[in-house]
Amino acid sequence: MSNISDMIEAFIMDNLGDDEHLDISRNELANFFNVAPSQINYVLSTRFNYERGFLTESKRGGGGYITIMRADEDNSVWLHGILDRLNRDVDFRTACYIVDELIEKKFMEDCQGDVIKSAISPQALSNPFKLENRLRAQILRRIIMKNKAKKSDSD
Amino acid sequence: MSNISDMIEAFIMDNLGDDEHLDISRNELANFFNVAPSQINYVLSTRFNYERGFLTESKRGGGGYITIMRADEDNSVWLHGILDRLNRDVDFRTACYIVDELIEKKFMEDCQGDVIKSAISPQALSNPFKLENRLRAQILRRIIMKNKAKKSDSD
DNA sequence: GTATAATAAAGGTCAAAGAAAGTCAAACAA
DNA sequence: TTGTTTGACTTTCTTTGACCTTTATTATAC
Repeated sequence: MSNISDMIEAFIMDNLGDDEHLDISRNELANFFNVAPSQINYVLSTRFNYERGFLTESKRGGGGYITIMRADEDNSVWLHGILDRLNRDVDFRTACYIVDELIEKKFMEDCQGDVIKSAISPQALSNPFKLENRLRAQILRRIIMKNKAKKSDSD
Repeated sequence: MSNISDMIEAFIMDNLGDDEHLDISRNELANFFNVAPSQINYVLSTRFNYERGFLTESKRGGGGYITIMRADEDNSVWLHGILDRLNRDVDFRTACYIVDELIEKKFMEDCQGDVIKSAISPQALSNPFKLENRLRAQILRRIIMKNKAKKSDSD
């Protein structure tokens, strides 16, 4: 426990308690621990990332904030496998299989699968920098993490 | 947390209630919240704009006023307006307003809106080429067109 | 009395300043 | 070498203020 990042992590965990999410002010927290504000980002990205079961959201400007959310506790092997695949690029066909699997396993509704397929279609993701497969993986991963967080919310 | 613009927004929403429109005096309101009058304009343009389903009208000079109205337009015109908006880049906040409006107007389900918001979040669309707003608009467009096609299919 | 000019009372616009959070790379420590 | 810490610079959203335009009322001229 000698480094400050660990202390900040502990502090956040403590304040989170059993809650699903926690709002913090980056500057206040940095001030409290007497560190550069960007260190808070460092802690968030190394400790409160999706691999560790967390998601974050934020707003800049006056009245800005950072929200830290729990994404998951029950890490089913199956879902873990899918998320793992989504760390790499994914083409449209493979992505559709994944979506179908998510529906079949009751992870999401039919109607949700439809909009997702639209969202990750080659047409939706066309861009001049050959980023299509990368973006598709990112989008799917985000959708899954969010959906997971919401599911455990209503449990 | 909590900035004044959000408080003013809440105040206006509160006073609007279920009504179709509300008349306010810019100066009075600014005075009440102890802010520059132009901040009222800021709140109106960021919170009570077309994407959020509002229209405003005003008159200057003695006895001037601002009217805030709920915009209930004919569906085709309305959807056309949204698609038009999606020909340009769209930031996340605006996109969320659009999705909320699509849900409110029964164009799609709640649960669909959730996955869409995940799909178009800054996190999902982060990329090294500053394409975020462009991609977001593309994705939303695609989803709407598809959904529309499906709806008119079953009519 | 009517026409016109001046004044006051609104609201509008825009840009600068301020207040957050984000990024990235260099320095540092284990 | 890997993980931490810091700081300079960037982006986004909010707040403020100076200046502009429109409308209503009041004063003045004829």
